[in-house]
Amino acid sequence: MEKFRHLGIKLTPQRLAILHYLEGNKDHPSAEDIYRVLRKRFPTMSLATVYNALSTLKEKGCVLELAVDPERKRYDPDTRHHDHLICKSCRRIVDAPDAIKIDLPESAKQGFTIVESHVEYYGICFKCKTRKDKPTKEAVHVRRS
Amino acid sequence: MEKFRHLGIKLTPQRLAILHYLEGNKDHPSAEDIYRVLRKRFPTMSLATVYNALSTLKEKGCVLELAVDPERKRYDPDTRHHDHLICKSCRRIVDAPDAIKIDLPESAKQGFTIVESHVEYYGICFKCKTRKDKPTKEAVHVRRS
DNA sequence: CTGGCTGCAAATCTTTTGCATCCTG
DNA sequence: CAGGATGCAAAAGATTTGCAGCCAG
Repeated sequence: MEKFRHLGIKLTPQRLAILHYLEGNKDHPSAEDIYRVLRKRFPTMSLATVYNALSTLKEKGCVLELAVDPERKRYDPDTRHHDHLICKSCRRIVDAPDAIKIDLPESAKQGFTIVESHVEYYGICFKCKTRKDKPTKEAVHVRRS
Repeated sequence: MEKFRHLGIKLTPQRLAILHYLEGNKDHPSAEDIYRVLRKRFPTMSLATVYNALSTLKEKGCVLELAVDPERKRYDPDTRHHDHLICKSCRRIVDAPDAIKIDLPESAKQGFTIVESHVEYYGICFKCKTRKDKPTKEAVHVRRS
């Protein structure tokens, strides 16, 4: 709690809950993911508050908004520079260490001043490899009624 | 036209228009972008058709769906492996050549079998640098009425 | 105390889907 | 001629916004 005192924003119970949930979280959750979990403990919390809080926390530099999942925004509490491994089958996203400092030859920069870079490694995760009958993302949505 | 014959899909005027619009296009347009342009020439074309066609073309490997803009899907007709430069100010996305073959040390792969990788270089483009009063993305939406 | 939050509902935006009709192969 | 594609409208998701009341600083 102390460590957030300097942010210059009000530390409401909802925001603290979100910060605590994200702290050390390696799942790159979406707003909905966070909401689903926190609602159990804060039954009155609204999804809009989660979105608003994440937006503020992003502005304050407390979380990163990842453009890694085309379907929804994902949030990452680890604001240090690092890369990501993305499973093409189950869409799981795990952290990867910062690879070699890659830089583009000047001729390829086309006038850009590059500030940072991010590498996405696409592949198949261990779990999906061992399941021969590729359950994948689709399986998640299959609901036997 | 001949070169699409092998796709195993019906080549309707709408699909051909999309394919031709994308051919050599370096703007990484969204479905809406494509729709806005093509509607002029095909006033009856519907946005749903653009989405459906893009989805089919993606499955056939004719276009890539980029997860580079958190707000919307972007499409890239260049299916060869390449990276992207993204302007943090105006959100422009331009192609970057495939940098060094980056691979992760085995220990960092966490059981993943990596199939491909994609580098996003974030920075400020030439246009945004020269405009000192950073017009940026916002400026696009400013409409003098 | 007071302005910045919250919760709720409604609005907005992006993308998908159902269905009748159409037209490519 | 038949099945896949289109157009339209409506649905489904994701995210934002307006507003009245609340509470952290």
